[in-house]
Amino acid sequence: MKATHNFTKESIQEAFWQLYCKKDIKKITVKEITDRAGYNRGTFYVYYKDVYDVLEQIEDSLLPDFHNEEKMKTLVEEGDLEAIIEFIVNEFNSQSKYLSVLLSEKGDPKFPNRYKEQIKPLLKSRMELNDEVDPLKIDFALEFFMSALFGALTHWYKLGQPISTKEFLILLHDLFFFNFIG
Amino acid sequence: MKATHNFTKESIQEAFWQLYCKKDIKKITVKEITDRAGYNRGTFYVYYKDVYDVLEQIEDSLLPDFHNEEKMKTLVEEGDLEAIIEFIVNEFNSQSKYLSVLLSEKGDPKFPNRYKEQIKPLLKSRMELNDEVDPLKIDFALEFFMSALFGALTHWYKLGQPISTKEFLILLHDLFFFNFIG
DNA sequence: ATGAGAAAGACAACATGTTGTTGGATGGAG
DNA sequence: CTCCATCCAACAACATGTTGTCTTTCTCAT
Repeated sequence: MKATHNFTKESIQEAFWQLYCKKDIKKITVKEITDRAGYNRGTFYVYYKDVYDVLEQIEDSLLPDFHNEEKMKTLVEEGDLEAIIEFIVNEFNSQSKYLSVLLSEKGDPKFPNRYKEQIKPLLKSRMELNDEVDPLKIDFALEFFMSALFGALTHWYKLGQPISTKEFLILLHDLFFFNFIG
Repeated sequence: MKATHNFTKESIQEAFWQLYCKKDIKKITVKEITDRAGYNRGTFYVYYKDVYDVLEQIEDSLLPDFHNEEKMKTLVEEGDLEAIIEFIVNEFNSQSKYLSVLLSEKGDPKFPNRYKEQIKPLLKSRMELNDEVDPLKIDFALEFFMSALFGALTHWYKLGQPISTKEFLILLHDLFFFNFIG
């Protein structure tokens, strides 16, 4: 047919996503995807390496691109932890079409880790400024708190966001600055 | 040949594990496994559903079985958070053959989550005793701190345990009870 | 004890499905 | 007209999951 490069690729991506919402990625075949998208199976390989590559490229597009995101840059430099967390939560909310699935039970547990790794170096450079602390401990602290943040964030999505963003941010504040367990 | 039930199954599991240590599970075939184990490909299906089933069964055997573990039960009832954490860390250390791979970069990101989910209900029942707190908040707090714990634990393994268990436990204590970031 | 029948272990062979790659057809932009 | 990107049909190679069969081991009634 006619169809520009991007249109075909996007059709394939959309067909993949429909399937991914319904079934385990391990059981999704190239044929299934292209049948649904209305293209020949061979066409798939023009745009993607394999089935997993589609998911990876979707995830890539969801990861924050800090080189272009001025907001995040200045946030990190000025350095208000609360504000940084709020920014991340808002980033998530703006992409909930994909994230509500990716973060669900049957989603991709690698994704939150990838996101985390993207953010860690930024926060790290900030923490290393007011130094005196063992760099190894900084790494552990970063991992500790980022895991906590993304754990809560993922949990929030898993439950279908039973509280508002504002309430969730307050909850996060309580968790970061006051120890419930004791 | 002869060979008892368990011997064959264990051979297949061992062959799988050798491959899993070296390559992505997506690229491991049944034939590869049984060639290495010295059995017919069909024999694989007597014991396992597919390649992923082998990993799942290995992971199952690594998860704590609290019905049989008296220690953990009493720990949770008596309820010293430090002691509980120490117990979990020791459980991990006693299975490092598998965990050092499962928790590595190329391991299975689902595994820490499964472990977490196994432990959460125990801690939850304990937290619900001294009540007054919103049950939803308890869930989030649990998820928050368990994610933090497993994040740090995983990080420790990823770095090849650059500090001793004792040092690591002290570090965890600092992280749980004193906020580094501020 | 022992021999018949049941169960378990392993395998070869098969039909079917999936993959990744070629080489060629089509059609629109320049 | 002729590139060039896009798309497809066909193929070889490989993977999957199932079946039927053969041999060995178990068991239990006599």
